Amino acid sequence: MPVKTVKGTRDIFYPDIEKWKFFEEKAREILKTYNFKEIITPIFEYTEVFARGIGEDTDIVHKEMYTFKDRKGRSITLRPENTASVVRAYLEHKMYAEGGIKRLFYIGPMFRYERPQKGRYRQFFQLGVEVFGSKNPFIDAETIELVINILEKVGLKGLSVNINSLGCEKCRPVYRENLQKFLKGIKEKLCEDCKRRIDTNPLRVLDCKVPSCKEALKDAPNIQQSLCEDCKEHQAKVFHYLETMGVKYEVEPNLVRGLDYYTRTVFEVVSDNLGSQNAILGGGRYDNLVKEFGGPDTPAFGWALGIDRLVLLLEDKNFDFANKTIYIVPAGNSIDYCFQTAKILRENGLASEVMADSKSLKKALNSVNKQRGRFVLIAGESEREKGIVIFKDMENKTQREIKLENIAKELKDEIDK
RNA sequence: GUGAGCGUAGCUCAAUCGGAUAGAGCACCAGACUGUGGCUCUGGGGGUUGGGGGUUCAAUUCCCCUCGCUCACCCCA
Repeated sequence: MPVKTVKGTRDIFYPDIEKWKFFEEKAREILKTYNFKEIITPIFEYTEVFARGIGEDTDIVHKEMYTFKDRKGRSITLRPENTASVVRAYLEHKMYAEGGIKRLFYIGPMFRYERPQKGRYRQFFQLGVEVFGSKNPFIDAETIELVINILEKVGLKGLSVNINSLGCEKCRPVYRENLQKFLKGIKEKLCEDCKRRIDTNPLRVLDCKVPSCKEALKDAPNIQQSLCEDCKEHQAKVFHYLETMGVKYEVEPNLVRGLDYYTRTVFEVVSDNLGSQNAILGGGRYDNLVKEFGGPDTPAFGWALGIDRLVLLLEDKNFDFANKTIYIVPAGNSIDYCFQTAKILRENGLASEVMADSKSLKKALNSVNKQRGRFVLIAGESEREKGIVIFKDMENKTQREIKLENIAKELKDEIDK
């Protein structure tokens, strides 16, 4: 094999692409009903956008980015996520100047240099939303309800919503310090990674999966009990709205996200059927990021969903992609007549394929069978002379003649039946 | 970055203790069947056994290196 896909990347095509499109169309439809507008940002940005946006000390920035120099020596990075880009765009185009709440969504490929495994690729696709300009807890709840709605509409089950609060710039530093103090006390019981994290990112220790660490953390200070009054009230309202919206959730005090910009609400949706890469989507509130980018103080909320993982869950669903293509079969020297027929169908929005290479009627029908085709038009020499085609329904094993001028109307009726 | 398992035809898999021209099913092509499908029968094409090196009279089989895939750690969507 002389050339092949780069490690961690893959081609997505029929029939898998059908699930992909199904999800995308459904999601777009629903997003529209919540008044979200699409934004397409560049696949690559100056490295600084991600370094500042995601946080210099995160694993993503530290060791997972595709970074390279362009021909003028500028440092460029393939986007590892899209929130930083959208924030950059929000500021670059001064969207805040319009006032009100801005609701944006994006869909497209992201890139991270990681060892591939089930549900994890180096090029993967995300659908995400960002809401700018409101610190109202209703936004947290409604934006979570939006994605739960999407998941339900595409028929996913067996998912759970975990939620937590990371506090704000007032109460988080206090908690962080208390946690650090606690961690130093049990340092000897922690794994090597966690020992390092005590200084770099103590909250991440809470999320460690090493059993001995979990055990040692049993009596760790709980962030839920360290929240300030404002954060407590915010969270209580988020919970209240979620309940009135009918969204079920679990409070998970150890839920910490891997990106530095989150404040207050963080959440994720996990599946039991994805192996170890079980997070299908995650997100939360980031009230300080826009300001840190040098913009006006603008609260925001967002989430990102892994489409590759979602499609993996769609695998077992029974998709009924009926083949509605009309296969037009020549007989004798009648390819011109076939094309003439196809043209009429296509002008009327019907899909058709001229079986130009078939060497006999028998082979053509055989070939249609293999493609799971149902509708056939035989447009041979004798049909041309009579100005008709023979319509054949392979499933019902019936056939009849149709005048050429009536085919669009009659076939539409047949297909809609 | 770390660990484990696996790489044989387009796909799923065989090949005895290291032994002869690497097989089968499905798929594909052709014929039986020259304007009416799924079946059946007959025949056919298709392989650098992932790549490289080593041991051996002999390697798909054993050893080393390398590449790839898969899963897990890590991280995250």
